[in-house]
Amino acid sequence: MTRTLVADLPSHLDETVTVYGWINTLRLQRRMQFVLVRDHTGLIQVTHARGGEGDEIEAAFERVTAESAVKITGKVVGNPQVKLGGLEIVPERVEVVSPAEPKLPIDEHTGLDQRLDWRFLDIRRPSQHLVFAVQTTVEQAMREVTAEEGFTELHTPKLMGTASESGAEVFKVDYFERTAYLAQSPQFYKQMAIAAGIDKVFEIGPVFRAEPSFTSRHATEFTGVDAELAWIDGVEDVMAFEERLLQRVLRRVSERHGDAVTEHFGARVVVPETPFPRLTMADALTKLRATGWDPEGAKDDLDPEGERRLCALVAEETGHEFVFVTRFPASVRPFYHLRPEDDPTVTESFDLLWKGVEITTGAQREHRHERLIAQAREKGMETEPLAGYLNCFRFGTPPHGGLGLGLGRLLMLLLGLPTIREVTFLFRGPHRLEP
RNA sequence: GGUCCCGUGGAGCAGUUGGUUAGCUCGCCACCCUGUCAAGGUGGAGGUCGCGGGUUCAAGUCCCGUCGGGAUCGCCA
Repeated sequence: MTRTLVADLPSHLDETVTVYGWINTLRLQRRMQFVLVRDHTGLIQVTHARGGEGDEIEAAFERVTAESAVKITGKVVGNPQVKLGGLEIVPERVEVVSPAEPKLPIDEHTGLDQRLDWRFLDIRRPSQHLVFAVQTTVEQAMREVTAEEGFTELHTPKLMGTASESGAEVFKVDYFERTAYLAQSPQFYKQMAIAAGIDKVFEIGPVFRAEPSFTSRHATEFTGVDAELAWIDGVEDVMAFEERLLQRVLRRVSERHGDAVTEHFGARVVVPETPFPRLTMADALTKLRATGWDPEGAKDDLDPEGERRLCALVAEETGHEFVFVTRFPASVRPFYHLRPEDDPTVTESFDLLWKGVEITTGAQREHRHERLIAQAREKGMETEPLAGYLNCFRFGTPPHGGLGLGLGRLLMLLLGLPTIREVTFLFRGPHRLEP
């Protein structure tokens, strides 16, 4: 028995096919039974004239419930009366593969918290399914670009022997007779790949943050997109790579899903021009303060309101939704960010903001062993736990830089959704570990 | 972790200032129904008002605690 997708039915007019899917809607009338069946590619009406006693199809449709899994064999018939594509299937055989219980726990009005409890049902809905189709295209486009540009895709360890770089909270795991930690980023390992002579490295993988952050843009487990490039001339090379990456991603999403994204989410997929605008942190702060923004105390960093305002300003002035903020002060950046000779109080670093949200952090890295140690000590860090990382820099490490981008944030902003939970298959937060 | 908001049939919401049998829409069940297509019509079932305690003659409503959800800040991809 060969399966035919609903989207392919127009090519099978007057043929007998078998569709596999779920019962979407039942309209059982005295003489006719109308049944809508949905697969992941669309919806089709199945129309059966009742045959009375002994009619097994009639009986099957009387018993079946919404969301039951079915296989239906029948003839594809053109019928202008049918508002759904002018096609219907006249059934010859109906098999209820797996019935659904009559009372569904969610419907189209259900709130997000309960939808997440029943996420496998929630994602059957076309709009939810679209999220992961878009995500697939995003990752495919990233792999196009990285493949073209000579990257090697690695999968770095997620079990670590020490807590990693930034001191952000880590999850501890029992590891035989010792304690391991779930990786907060692949930062150290991708730099080890650079030291290994892998010229450009790239990973899409999970990271874990034991942060009690109850916001719409945080999760305790999320997917990071990380890249590291060797032999760069400066941090500009990293930003330029990210521009190429994101331009391609948005182009591919626009081509394959632009209309559907607008239909389901009301969002427009805009392919950006490059280069994206750049502002140093100092310039960004000056611009923001001119608008009246001034969070409590003198800050060297942007708060979320500052990020939103800066994006709005830049969009107004340049038409760009993206903006790089560069040269963050050393005080707010990790010890391994390179400090320029001309001004060692700042770093050769950047954040990329999109639609008011930080989606990427990146930098050129300090590649000289002595300076790394000095910068770590200056920040009050013990170097002994970092030995495995620092050893990479003792044997001719080239200049390099990289970035970390949050896939969930990208998707959330791309689709215009209010929370990262909407774009995560199975969300993990401080209070959610199920399903 | 801070601040604020919310929790009422399966879902989404009403339920001024405490007071009759807690209401509506959708869903569910039953019956009806000339091709329905957000189908329609008639009838029915279903709610410890998150949980615990308090005030009061009387609490869904007021007070305290607690659990859960959301917004936002802290934090950050």
